[in-house]
Amino acid sequence: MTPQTIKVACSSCNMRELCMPMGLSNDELNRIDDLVTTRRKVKRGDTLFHNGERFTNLFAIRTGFFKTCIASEDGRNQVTGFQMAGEIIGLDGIVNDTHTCDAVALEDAEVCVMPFDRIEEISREVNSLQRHVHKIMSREIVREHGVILFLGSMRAEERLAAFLLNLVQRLHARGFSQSELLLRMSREEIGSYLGMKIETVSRTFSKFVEDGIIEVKQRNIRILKTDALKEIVNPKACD
Amino acid sequence: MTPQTIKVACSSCNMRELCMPMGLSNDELNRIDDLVTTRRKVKRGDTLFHNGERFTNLFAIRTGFFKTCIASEDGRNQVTGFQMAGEIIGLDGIVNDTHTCDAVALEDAEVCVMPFDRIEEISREVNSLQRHVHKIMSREIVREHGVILFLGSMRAEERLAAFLLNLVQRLHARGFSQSELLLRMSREEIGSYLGMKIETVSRTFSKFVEDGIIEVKQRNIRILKTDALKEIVNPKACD
DNA sequence: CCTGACTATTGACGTTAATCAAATGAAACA
DNA sequence: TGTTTCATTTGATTAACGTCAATAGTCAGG
Repeated sequence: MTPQTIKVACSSCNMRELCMPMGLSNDELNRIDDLVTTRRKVKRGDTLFHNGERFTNLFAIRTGFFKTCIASEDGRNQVTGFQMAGEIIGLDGIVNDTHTCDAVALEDAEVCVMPFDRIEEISREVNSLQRHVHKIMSREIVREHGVILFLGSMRAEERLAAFLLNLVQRLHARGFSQSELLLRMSREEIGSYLGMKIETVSRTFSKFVEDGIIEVKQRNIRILKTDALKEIVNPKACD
Repeated sequence: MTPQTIKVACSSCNMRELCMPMGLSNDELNRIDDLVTTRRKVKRGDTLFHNGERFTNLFAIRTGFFKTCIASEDGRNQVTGFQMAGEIIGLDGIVNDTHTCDAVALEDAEVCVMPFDRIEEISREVNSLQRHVHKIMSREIVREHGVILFLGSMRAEERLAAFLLNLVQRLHARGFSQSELLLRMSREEIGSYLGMKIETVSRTFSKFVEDGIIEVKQRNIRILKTDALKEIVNPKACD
């Protein structure tokens, strides 16, 4: 067994609790190790998969940060999400065996390549994997409900506040600070995700700074008043 | 075997091609028939499930029309989708064993109740059901991408045009007219779904009527110029 | 047929965010 | 280091949509 094959084992991966089911027997763990065939490095700016490409794999992000975006025929572009370590991307491709969005690395990244037919095979045998796959897909559906909610019913300040809170919460779950974050995406990408123009993003950041809610140094953000952000997102509930 | 149990068999359901996998053997068909335990009638205005309720079942719509909507803590309400016969609802509940949205019947409806643990059990044995379940969830993810796209990047006219085209396309797939449709939802619900106020919905309808693109008689819509609607959604691609 | 409740339309006006334009700041490169 | 390029910020203006208010149409019940 070469170091490389050892390294690819999910059972010894330190991201395991983020992307794999818990409470497996040894036997099940061994089966799960067959899920990941290879790892793949993706350089910043490169795409992991793109719209129209044939779907064969899901990807678990080991390190790095991605955006997914869709383009309509007339050139409109919309960021549909930002994904970080431990999250699974590629789910959109299952329905038609074709990816329907682009996944672009916003920093150098490494992903675990999981052939989907193998996922299906193993999840027939390992119930907790089956359950896990279903939960991952359901979680993505619920996440998108949240995006639909803020795009459909929130104003610019509310959207940006919700965005910052969401990011910092996910980073905190990965052991990072609750108050400081480094944005891996441009203002333009934030704007696309939040359904607002870059100028509005910038102005809204500036307003938060004026109000003493955050500090901004380029893409470094320090959150000074988490409660104020929550209050902006959810005016009544925080009184 | 009573008439009732015969009636509940998927293998003899005329919605089968809409909500079940195709190309099954007899043996597999018999397994699939175990998916649906009961049917349930839902009166117009009643909820099939609501936010916070424990998740145990998915539902296949046999007849009728639903909306799903989420509410944020401060009372904001957002319609996340409209569902019609042959579509599956309840997928949002899988991730936390709790429904995260409300499903409300917009006309008297009947659904097939499918206990999710039974779906998981049978889909371990019937590969095409497993694949089918995955595709259904992936399709919902892709559908929501589309909602995110129009909420994030389209203007009022474009949203409403996209909405009408989508509805009529789905209805046509179910054997209804390509040009006439009866809206089952109020202007307010359309507005919530499209991220615009009821007045804007009404004005946009009126503008389409002025332009001779559609006819509106209350909730009856007749599409006179499908191409004009497509052109509104997708300006460049239709030149 | 009348009434009240609800839904939808229309108009006038205000607010928000987009657009247009310019300036500044940061990073890349000769 | 100076120069180019790209990203971001800021200001002025405009367009789109929301808000408020009034009106009209529809439907259920007496």
